[in-house]
Amino acid sequence: MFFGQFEHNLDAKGRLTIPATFREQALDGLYVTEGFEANLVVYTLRDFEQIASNLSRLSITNAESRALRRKIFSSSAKVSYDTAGRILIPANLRAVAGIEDAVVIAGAGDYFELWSAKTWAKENASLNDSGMNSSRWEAFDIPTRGA
Amino acid sequence: MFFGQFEHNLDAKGRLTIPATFREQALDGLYVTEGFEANLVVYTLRDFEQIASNLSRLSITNAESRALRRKIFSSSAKVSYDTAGRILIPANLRAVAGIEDAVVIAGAGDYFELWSAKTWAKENASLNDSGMNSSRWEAFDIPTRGA
DNA sequence: TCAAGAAGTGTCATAAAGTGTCAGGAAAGA
DNA sequence: TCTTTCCTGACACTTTATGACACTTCTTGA
Repeated sequence: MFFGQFEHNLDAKGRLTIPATFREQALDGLYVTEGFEANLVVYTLRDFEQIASNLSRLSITNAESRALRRKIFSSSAKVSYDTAGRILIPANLRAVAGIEDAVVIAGAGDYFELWSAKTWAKENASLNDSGMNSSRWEAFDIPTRGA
Repeated sequence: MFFGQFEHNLDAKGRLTIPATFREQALDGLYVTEGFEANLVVYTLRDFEQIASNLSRLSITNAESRALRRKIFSSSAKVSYDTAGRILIPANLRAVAGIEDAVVIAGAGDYFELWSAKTWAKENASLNDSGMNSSRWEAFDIPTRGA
């Protein structure tokens, strides 16, 4: 499970050091994809390849499913670590998330997210808005123990 | 699997450099075919020959299946790389996809697609239309973990 | 049949992008 | 405090894409 929050810097070539604790949980590499917000979502090989194989089973004769394949596969990249534990984030993905220098790496359980530090600051501000917290999440009803 | 998105330029003779990571997955060449949208679809030899052999089993006494065979086979080309990793896209295929100079090469899992950069930009704009994203794909319900 | 033009292919130089290496300093743990 | 691990920035090196040019093959029409 990916926990915690880190702020790391891209180097001049767009490489990002992945926190050592995250690397240990995904030794063989990662998949980086576009998130639904202005961020990137990073999966382990195992999890993303499961998604990909489900997608590959969609019929290519259906226009909607073609569009979905196109969107997911074209906005994803398989990345591996260099000898210093960094990954190269493809330029097009950096662009969609507005990532230029400071990056927030935020654990999210099975996956983790990458945010430009600026965007993260805004998102975080709304998470902490008093008044929102109490009611916003009620609908999800998350149990603390398995059923 | 073909992942990610690249923008490359045709040279004056209509040749396109295939991204090195894609070439590695299809060392012996490619098949280029017309897509269902205004694009081209590129398969590995292995996959396309599978499709072709399935098509060949369709009855020739049925007019619809004759039409399908005709469409697929006549709008496909087997291409190989030159010494610089480029393929020559046949002029008729370039025409149907409106490909002239800048080309977007988009991974789609088992295959990848070629788009004129202009057409891609339009397609992409509709993919990213706010409001569409959340609901459009719900029906597909792709799980991240096996059941 | 031949010549001329078009189309296709190979080669090279250059610039951009990607990758490896290493040393220094910050941070964390003992 | 000392030791170890981790992140970062700089630099060197390799790979990749592209644009230009030369050469070959094919097509077409005289």
